[in-house]
Amino acid sequence: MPHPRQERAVRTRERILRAAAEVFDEFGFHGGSISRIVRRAGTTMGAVYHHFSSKEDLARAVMAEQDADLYFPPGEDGLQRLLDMTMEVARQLRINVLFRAGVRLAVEQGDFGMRESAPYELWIKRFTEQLVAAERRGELLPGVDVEDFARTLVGAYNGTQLLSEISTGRADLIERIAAMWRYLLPGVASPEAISQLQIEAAPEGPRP
Amino acid sequence: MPHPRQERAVRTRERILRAAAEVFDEFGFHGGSISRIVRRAGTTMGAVYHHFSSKEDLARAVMAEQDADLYFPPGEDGLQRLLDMTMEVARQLRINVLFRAGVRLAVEQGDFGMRESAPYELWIKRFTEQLVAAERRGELLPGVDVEDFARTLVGAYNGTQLLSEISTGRADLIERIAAMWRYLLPGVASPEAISQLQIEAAPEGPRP
Amino acid sequence: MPHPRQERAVRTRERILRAAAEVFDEFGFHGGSISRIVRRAGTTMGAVYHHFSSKEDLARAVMAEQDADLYFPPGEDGLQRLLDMTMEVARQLRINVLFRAGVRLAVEQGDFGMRESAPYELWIKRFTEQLVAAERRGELLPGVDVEDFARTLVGAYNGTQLLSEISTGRADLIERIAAMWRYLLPGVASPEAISQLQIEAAPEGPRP
Amino acid sequence: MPHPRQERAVRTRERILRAAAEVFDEFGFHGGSISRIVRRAGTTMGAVYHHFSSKEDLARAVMAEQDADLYFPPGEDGLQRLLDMTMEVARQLRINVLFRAGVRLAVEQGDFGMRESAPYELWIKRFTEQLVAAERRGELLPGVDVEDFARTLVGAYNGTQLLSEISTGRADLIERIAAMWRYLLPGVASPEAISQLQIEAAPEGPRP
DNA sequence: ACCGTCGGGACAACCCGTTTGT
DNA sequence: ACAAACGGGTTGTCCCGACGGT
Repeated sequence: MPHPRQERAVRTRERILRAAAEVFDEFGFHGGSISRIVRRAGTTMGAVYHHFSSKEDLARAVMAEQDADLYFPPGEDGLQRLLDMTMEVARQLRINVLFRAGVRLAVEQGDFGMRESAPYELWIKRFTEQLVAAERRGELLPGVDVEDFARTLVGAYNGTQLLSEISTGRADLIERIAAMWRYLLPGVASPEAISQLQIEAAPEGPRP
Repeated sequence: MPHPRQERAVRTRERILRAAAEVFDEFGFHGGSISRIVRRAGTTMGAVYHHFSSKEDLARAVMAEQDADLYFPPGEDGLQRLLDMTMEVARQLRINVLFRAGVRLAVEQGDFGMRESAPYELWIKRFTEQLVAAERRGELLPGVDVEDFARTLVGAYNGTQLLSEISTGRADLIERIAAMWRYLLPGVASPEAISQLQIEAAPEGPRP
Repeated sequence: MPHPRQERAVRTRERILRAAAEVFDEFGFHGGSISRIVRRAGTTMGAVYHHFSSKEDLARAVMAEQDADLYFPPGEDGLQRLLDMTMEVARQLRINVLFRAGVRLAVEQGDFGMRESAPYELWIKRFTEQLVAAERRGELLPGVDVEDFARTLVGAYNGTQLLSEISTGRADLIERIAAMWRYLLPGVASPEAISQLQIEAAPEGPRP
Repeated sequence: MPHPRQERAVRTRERILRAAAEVFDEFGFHGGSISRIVRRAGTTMGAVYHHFSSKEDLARAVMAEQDADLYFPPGEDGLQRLLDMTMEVARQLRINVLFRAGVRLAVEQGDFGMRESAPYELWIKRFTEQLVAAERRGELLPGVDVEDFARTLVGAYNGTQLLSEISTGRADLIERIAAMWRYLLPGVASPEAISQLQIEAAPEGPRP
């Protein structure tokens, strides 16, 4: 699909993308229909199929956008930053539709084209980076396989978020993630490191 | 729904239920169609609508069946049994379509009628029971809120299973659940209890 | 597609078939839409797709019906009967929509599924039969390859009919076929045979 | 349509025309889409709609071009030249896409705007010219209505070509046209004339 | 003048979940 | 418990006009 050149096109494309995110977030890939997206975006099918070649392609675009939309406040790499990142993600899940839709589509990806775990691997990599730094700083228990734990963390995180969504509409998400960390930390972090960590929502830093 | 009396009716109902499970497991609620289920079951739409009043109802029946289909080998309540239960569930997830479909439908339940977290609460209750027993036996660390942990466990478990499904088609599921436990146990169990636990797939006991 | 059992179904199926014939005759395969057919048949899309699995399938059914719908008055095989047959076909082309549609679809068959010349081969075979009889009766010139001529005849006939359709809406069809025969006969038939042949529309015999 | 002035425009127009011919030849008027033409021509819809006001207009342009593209080697008017012309047309049908598309569109013209038989009348006129010359030279049987025969010839020719296309992809076209002539000639030409005619593909003369 | 991007709106074929008569 | 039909929905493509740069 052609990258939009004119600025009106850019706006249209984004209106569609946002509407698609809303619909996919609410109804899932199969549950949401393009006609509904069109209605919500206030455009026409012609516009949608000009910018995206198929429903699948549209879903993929939402997933891609989600990641670009993410911003983590700077800080020193290590366990604390890992915690802050997960908390920031939790916050985003509650306020950022695009992000939420991206996550849901990632879960449902088997329903449409790709069955690749790329989005998950990306998160595993991100978490691993912080864990490697933490290891260098002596925050981890000896013998912890950082990548193995990162993978466990991604799974547990996603499941926690899903359950929170179903049972409370994500109202208790922050709290549930914090609980998850409390049970998880003793298995990976040294007692001294734990005693210095702060498990709470990151303050809303300024965004660029 | 009329409780089937005739023997043939029972068989028909079960053929439909099994076909529905297969289809829902593979395509989800919205992705799978009744006509596809009918084709796979080798019956007709009439038969389906005789036994179930709607697609939603059929999905609900699959979810209900799943639970009835579950059997845990007897044993003394406590941490070890909790572990064994999770391992048994992992095994069932790999071999039991009905169970698998039930889990998927539980995740997608927002897509259709109910948004109730009943299935999850049931698991939370089951896990809590074992944790209460564990507490009585002194296997837990002091100050652990058993229900809170049970809820975390359900979330983490479900997420782990989902990730395993996406990345390896559940080939590494047992292994991932074991890893999850290794990181989780130090946060809840006393060191002595941990040293006596066995984290491995439960032996296939005889079924009643 | 299931062969209809109930008699209402038979009627519905035939209403659809007739409407399809009318539409295909008028607009061709690609030009005619199923919704138009549905409108004309006074049913719904559901009914159409119950009886026929696709637009292509529907077209095929029309082509098949066309042939079943054809009836040739009995008579002694030979040249005269061959002429009568072509005249009867010309008459049918003017009054029988199903037949007309079948012919048009045969011409356009490349547009959809099959590119097989089966319908044409059937006519070649029919004509060859009469020519073989004619040969036995000494009506043909020596050295005439009956199948070769039958093939030429099918082509010439079809082209004549097409031109008549375009230029006069088939008003002069009978006349044009007669003209064609006048130019063609000296190339295949013996002068004596020709002198006894009657080139004119066959009388409308009773139909069974 | 504006007659193109700039040299680049001429090339664009011709690329479109050729692509349109290819698509119409393969899929017919309704079966072929402008987007497919655009894709094949390597331009955009804007270009198409700059040069042609509608799909219909584009089809008309293809039909017009076809005729301009035709060239008959010079020779003395009469029966032999008529035969040579038909053979040349057969050759063109096999190698010239534009011509092929023109013929197909002429057959399908009812599908779009005009239902005029202009293209056919043109051929009837051309053939009539040669037949008039043949008559003057005493090549015809007495009492032959030249225009009537020309009309029959156009029909038979077109039908033969269609059948050849369907059954062999026009591989046997030359041969089938030759066969047609063998059956047709005794009905119009004097035996002496026939004995001097050569029914075969015209040699590829140099083109201007 | 030429042609590319963008969008509109209608409609295509097909399938859905469901109800009705048998 | 089936075969038949209903309506309304699906994604996707069609032809075309309008605007914008070159």
